[in-house]
Amino acid sequence: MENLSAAARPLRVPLACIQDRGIGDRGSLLTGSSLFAGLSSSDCMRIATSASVRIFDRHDFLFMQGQTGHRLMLIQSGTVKLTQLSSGGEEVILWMTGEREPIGFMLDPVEGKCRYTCSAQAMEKVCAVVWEYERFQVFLDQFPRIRANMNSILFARLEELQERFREIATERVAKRLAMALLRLSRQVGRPHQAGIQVQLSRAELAQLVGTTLFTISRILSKWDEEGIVLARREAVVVCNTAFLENHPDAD
Amino acid sequence: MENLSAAARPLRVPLACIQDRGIGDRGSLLTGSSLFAGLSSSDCMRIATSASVRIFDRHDFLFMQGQTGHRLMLIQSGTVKLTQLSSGGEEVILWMTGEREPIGFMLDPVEGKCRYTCSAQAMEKVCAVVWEYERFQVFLDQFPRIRANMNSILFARLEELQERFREIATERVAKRLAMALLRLSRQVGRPHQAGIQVQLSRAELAQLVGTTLFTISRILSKWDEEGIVLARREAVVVCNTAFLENHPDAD
DNA sequence: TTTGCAGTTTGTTGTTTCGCAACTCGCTGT
DNA sequence: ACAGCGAGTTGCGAAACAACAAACTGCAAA
Repeated sequence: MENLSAAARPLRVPLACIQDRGIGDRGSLLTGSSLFAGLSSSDCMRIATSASVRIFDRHDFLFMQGQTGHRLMLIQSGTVKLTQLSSGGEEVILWMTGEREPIGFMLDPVEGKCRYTCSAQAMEKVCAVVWEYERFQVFLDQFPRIRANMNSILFARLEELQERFREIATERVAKRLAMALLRLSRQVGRPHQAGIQVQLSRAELAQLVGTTLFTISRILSKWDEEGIVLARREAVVVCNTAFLENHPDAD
Repeated sequence: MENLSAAARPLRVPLACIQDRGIGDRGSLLTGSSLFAGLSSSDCMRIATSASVRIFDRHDFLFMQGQTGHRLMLIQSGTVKLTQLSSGGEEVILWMTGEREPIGFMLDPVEGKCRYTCSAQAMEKVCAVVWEYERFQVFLDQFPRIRANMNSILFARLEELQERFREIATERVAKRLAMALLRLSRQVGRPHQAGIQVQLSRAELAQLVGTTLFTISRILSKWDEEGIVLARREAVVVCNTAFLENHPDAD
């Protein structure tokens, strides 16, 4: 809440900030993202120049649920959590997104303004490339490949969410947590001497899996004893991936 | 299961079957779908002629989870349920789709074959327009608007599933059922003298909401007594939409 | 009509998981 | 060093819900 103003009026970083990394670097940034797969690096560079770069501190919102506005963002560094708030005030985490992933897709604003249906919050210092939707739309028409890529990304996310929906509808918390940790270590994991580290608190894991932090704590404590994970403060290190993959339905 | 052969080798309806309805009718069929919004009726007609029409009986599969193959289908009449099976054999209903809705989206098969991640089963006699993906891809390149429409559809579905994910993660069964009935009456409801009828059994509602048929039965019995719905055999008639919309978080 | 079957209702029992409270641990600022 | 704070742990009781059993209902085929 105290960061709301930061979301409404994010830090505008002087262009020098990017040009320090060199123009070539800026283009290659886009090339690495699946959103711009198949585009030439010169095209990427052109697209990059019509964007601005913004820095967000930990806990800052990149955008907020209910906010109007059409910004498409590409995360350059850091991880961002996408959350949705219910009318009753309860929050779930829909996605954890990391480097080179685009966020802020919206329906083409056919009539009136569209509102974001979830919030995006920085988990650490985040650097993001930002396009106003109207400027980006030009490229969508100019490079059909971008639309095709958007399709692939949306479809992949839909498939993941379908799977998670089935899990939460049919599986118990332990198995859901196992699956979530595997996905997280792939998507936003960091190398660690004992395995792959995932930077999420118990409460956040609970919001992701659809349970309470107490239940998460119990399960992680057990897995920690068994050497399957390291249950650290505001983080989990996944050690025994094989165990999590083969987690039995009953336990 | 007994219908598997029907899914693998669906009834090929002689072209006469469609041409009975007249060519113009066939084109207008596509025009009504959001997938082809913005295309001229002559373009629609051209696209339609490269499709075939197939009829499926109740319980037949339009496609099955795990199956390879790339067919995009547009439902002409009838309703189809999209289900996903877990490794443990439990099934959830991901979507209920009705007239003019496209199903069978797949990622562009970049390498090797893609497999369907869910099954599509006819709830009643279904007539569907079917494109082999390769033939459809030509139109995707030719009419960028179709890709844009696919984007909108995928995004809308993603948003709905995000909402349902939040519900199942935070709300109790009664509220989830209330929301599900409202969505169903919009998407696949039929007019009924006392309200809007939804053709789903208790077991199917349970698979959609993520609970058991017993819990569904109890809630519907209560709502039936209170006059909010009519709990009929393999169907529910939604009478008091306002009540369902304002369903309290606690109950 | 009878019979059979699938869908539904309802009661009872058991379990998972929630909700809360009390406590510990480790960090930070004064 | 000390207090204070936020994150995590653990125990206990309760609620929601699942699981099973048994009976009931309506429909359709024989």
